[in-house]
Amino acid sequence: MLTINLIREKRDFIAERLRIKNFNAEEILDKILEIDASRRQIQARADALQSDMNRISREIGALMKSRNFAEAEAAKEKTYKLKDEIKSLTDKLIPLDEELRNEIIRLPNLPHQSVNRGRGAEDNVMMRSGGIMPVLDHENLPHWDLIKKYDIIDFELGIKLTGAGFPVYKGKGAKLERALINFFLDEGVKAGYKEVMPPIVVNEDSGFGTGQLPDKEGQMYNVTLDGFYLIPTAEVPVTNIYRDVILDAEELPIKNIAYTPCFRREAGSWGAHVRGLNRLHQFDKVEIVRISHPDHSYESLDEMVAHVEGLVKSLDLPYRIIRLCGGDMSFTSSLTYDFEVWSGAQKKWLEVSSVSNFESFQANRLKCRFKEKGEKQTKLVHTLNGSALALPRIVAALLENNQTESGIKVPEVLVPYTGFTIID
RNA sequence: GGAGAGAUGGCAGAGUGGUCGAAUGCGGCGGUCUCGAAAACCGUUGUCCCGCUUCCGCGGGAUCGGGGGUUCGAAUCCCCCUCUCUCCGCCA
Repeated sequence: MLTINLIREKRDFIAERLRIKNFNAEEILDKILEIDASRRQIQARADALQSDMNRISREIGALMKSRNFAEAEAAKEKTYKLKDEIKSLTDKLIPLDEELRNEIIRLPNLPHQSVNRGRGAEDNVMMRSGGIMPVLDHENLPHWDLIKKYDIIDFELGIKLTGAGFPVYKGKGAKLERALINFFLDEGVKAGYKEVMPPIVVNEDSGFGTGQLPDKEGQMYNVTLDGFYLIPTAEVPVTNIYRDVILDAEELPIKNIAYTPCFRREAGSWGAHVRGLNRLHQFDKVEIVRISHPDHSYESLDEMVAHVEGLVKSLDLPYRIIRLCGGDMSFTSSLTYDFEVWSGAQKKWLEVSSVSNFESFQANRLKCRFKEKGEKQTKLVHTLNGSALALPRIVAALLENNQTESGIKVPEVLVPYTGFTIID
C-alpha cells in the first residue's frame, strides 16, 4: 500500500501515475485526504486533552502521597468531564482509522516510469528474445499426449485422488520434476541466494503482507478450521519472513530462494484453452525473493531477470522477455517482466516466470524497514520476487520441443540430475 | 487432546496501582585513555502517530503478546483471544 505521506504530498502525481494502470484514483484520493485531515484534527485535540489528563493524574498522585485527600478529591472532579471528552474523540477516531486504511489499500502500486499505458497483453512490450525455435515434423504431439504416451504424468489419477488440476507425476516424470527443482535451486544458490524452506500454509497476516488478502481471497485455498491459506507462491511465506522487521542497511540486499508447491484455485479461469500442464491447481515452483535498498532495487531487478534468462537459456528453450504494460500488471507491482517459452507443439508462448519490483508497496504492508548506519530514521525497503522457475510449463515446453521418434531428449544440464538422457 | 506455568526494550532479566518508556547486566553507538587494540571509565542507545522546526532538534500522545474492562491514574487488578514452555497422552 502507498504511504499516507506520499498521498498527502503528491496527490496529483499519484492520480496521474495510476492512469497508466487504467485506474481512476481521483475519488479515492480525495476521500483519503478528507478522512486524513479530520483524523489528524481529532487526534491533535484528543492528544492535548490526554496531556491535561495525564498532568492532573500525576498531581493527584502527589496529593495522595502528601495526604491532601480533600484536594485530591477536588482534582478528581475535574477529570470526569475531561475523560468524557477524550472518550468521545477517540470513539470517532477508531472508525476513521479503519475507513482510512480501507481506502488506502484500494490504491494499486504506482507503475515505474518505464511502464507504458495499455489495456492488456496486446500492449505489452517485447524486450528481447533468445534460443532457437524447434523444428518439429508434422507428427509431433502436444504434451498432454506425450505424458500419456510415456506414462509420466497422470491427470486421471489426480482426479481420483483430489480433482482436476492435481496431476500425479510418475516414473521419469517424477524424476524430471525433482531434477528441475534441484537444478533451479542449485543455480540460485550458485548465484548467491540463500535457500529457505518455508511453510506452505500461512496465516492471514502473511496473506495481507504480500497483498493477496483481502482482495484475492478467492484465489487461495483456505483452511477455514484454522484460518490458514495454502500459499499461491513462495513469495508469500518468504517475503513475510521480513514482516515487522527493521534491518540494517548493510544487510541489504537479502537474497532468498525457495522451492515450494503452489496452490491456486484459479476460480473462474478454467476452460478449454488451458489443457494439460498449462494451468494447474497445484504445481511446483522455485522462487527468488529479494529485499533491497530502495536506491538499488532496479539493479536487483535486472540481476534477477538475467538470472532467469540464464536458466531458460541453459535448458535450450526459445524464450522472450516481455515488459508488462500498465493494464496487464498486477495490483502490487511497479514493474514486471514476464518470461515466456515457446511450446513447439501447441505453437504458443507459455508464461514461465514473472519478475517484479514492488518497491515499497509490500514493504509498507509488511512494515519491513531498514536503517542507514548512524541514522535514526527508518525507511521502507523494496521487495522483489521472481519465478526461477515455475515448473509445469517448462516441462510442457521441454516435452514438446525435445520430442523425437525415439523419445524425449533431456537437456544436457539436467542429465546429472535425472540420471537418464531420454524419456522413452 | 488433558493439566499447569508464562509472554516486559536487540538479548537476558527486575518491576503487583502514582514522574515506569520501564532498574540492572549484556550487546550496539560515541568519547576518554592508547602508537594502535583490549581492558577500564564516562555518555548514549526501541518503535509508531501528531504538531513546531523543516539541518541538528524540540514539544505532545501512544506503546510492557493482542483486544476489552475497572480506576483520577494500569506493565502491575479483572475478562476474552493468541502464542510459548513443562508434564501426561498421541505421533512422522
